[in-house]
Amino acid sequence: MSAGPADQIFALVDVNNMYVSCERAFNPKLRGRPVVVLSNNDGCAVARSNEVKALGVKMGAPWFEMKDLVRQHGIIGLSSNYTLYGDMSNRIMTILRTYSPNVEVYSIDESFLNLAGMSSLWESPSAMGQDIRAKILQWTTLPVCVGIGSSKTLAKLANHVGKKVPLFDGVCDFTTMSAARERWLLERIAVGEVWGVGRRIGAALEGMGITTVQALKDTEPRDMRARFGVVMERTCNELRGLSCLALEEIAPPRQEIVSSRSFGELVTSVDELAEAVTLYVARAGEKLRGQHSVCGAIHIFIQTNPFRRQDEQYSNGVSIPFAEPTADNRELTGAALRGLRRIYRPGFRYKKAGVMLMDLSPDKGGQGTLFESGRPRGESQKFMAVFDALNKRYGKDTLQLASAGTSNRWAMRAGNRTPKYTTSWQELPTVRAK
DNA sequence: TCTGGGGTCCTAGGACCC
DNA sequence: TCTGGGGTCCTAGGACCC
Repeated sequence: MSAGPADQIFALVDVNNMYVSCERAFNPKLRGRPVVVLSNNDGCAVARSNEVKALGVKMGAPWFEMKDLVRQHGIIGLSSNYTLYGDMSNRIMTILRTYSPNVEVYSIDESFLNLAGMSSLWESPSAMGQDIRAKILQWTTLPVCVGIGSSKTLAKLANHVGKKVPLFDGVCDFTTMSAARERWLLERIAVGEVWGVGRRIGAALEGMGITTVQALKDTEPRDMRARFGVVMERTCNELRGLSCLALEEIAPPRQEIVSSRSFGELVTSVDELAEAVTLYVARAGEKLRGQHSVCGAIHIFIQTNPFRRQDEQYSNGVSIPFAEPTADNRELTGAALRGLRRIYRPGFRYKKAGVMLMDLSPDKGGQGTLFESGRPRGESQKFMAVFDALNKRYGKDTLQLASAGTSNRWAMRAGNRTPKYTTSWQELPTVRAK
């Protein structure tokens, strides 16, 4: 068989109880003790040690509801320290890059590796997995599990098995496993464990009698598409070992940037809300400029505490477009505060506020996508002026003039990226200014 | 000038992920 | 008394354009 999707090998490396493990790395006294890491304002659990999971504490459980368990079992609650977790995450990603040049950092505690072509370096994929585990433990003290499969979905599933079944010692490889053994395992995993099957779809599948991963794998992907859509069809194909999701090594720039927080104490005045909103805009704006984008609109929202049934509830949001896309903090803040004044109502006790930067596009610094588009007639002069300026800046090799679709719209791009809404590009052989 | 079909672009809502 | 903060993709429908 020729090299193709069917011959892919992916590994998923994932840190066990990431935030708790990071805290334990710097405070060994926490080892073996029941530990939870808490969200902002110490509101609810965002990470749990195995000891806490064994007590039945769910992800997202409010800290105050654990009071009894805290007393009985001495659960230790820690405020989260995202700077620390980010730093530890970077160390792990650096180690992983010594195993494969093709790494996708999927989240703060998970990475996919493409192992295609690496097999000659190792006795087996599992041997490599065990080496990864040992090295990360030795260099960072963080425990990880490794799942290996011929699609990302199978690698995720293998990771789950490696974590749950002690026999595997933290590393599970579906690619070298006998079909019978794989089937035996998949028949014993609930369908909801599959990547892409959440609460709603999981319930719908169970209603159809599809309760295990194996049962989902045995369905006809086409039928699943008819019932649930193309995402589900892809998931089924991935379960069958047909890789549909490519490794994404380069993180694309964000399409929206959110900054929001719950308040520790309820807020009533517009001034306090304005102070919070100003801070959120500054944070979001930093991210925006960090990815060299500008935003075309900003959204502001505020809400009361829905858990306080005795309070009258109010929530509202408003989106404010900019005449010209911007990343300027003064403009962003000005618009946000104007929006806040429009939605603020006195007399409510507010719990949360946030801003969202939307309609993001690259600034002239160039993420390598659509810069400018228009029609050949009428707008060509403006168009050519922009083209000339960008051409001077980036050079002919990276900047192309193209026509999109059949509507004779013209667009420019730098690099290889295709604008969001353009389905077909035909590159024009020559560029003539009028 | 006429018309239909192909295409773009936007929005809201729903589902999922960590 | 106390309940997180981010993100993504897909779909359907409609306005508008040539």
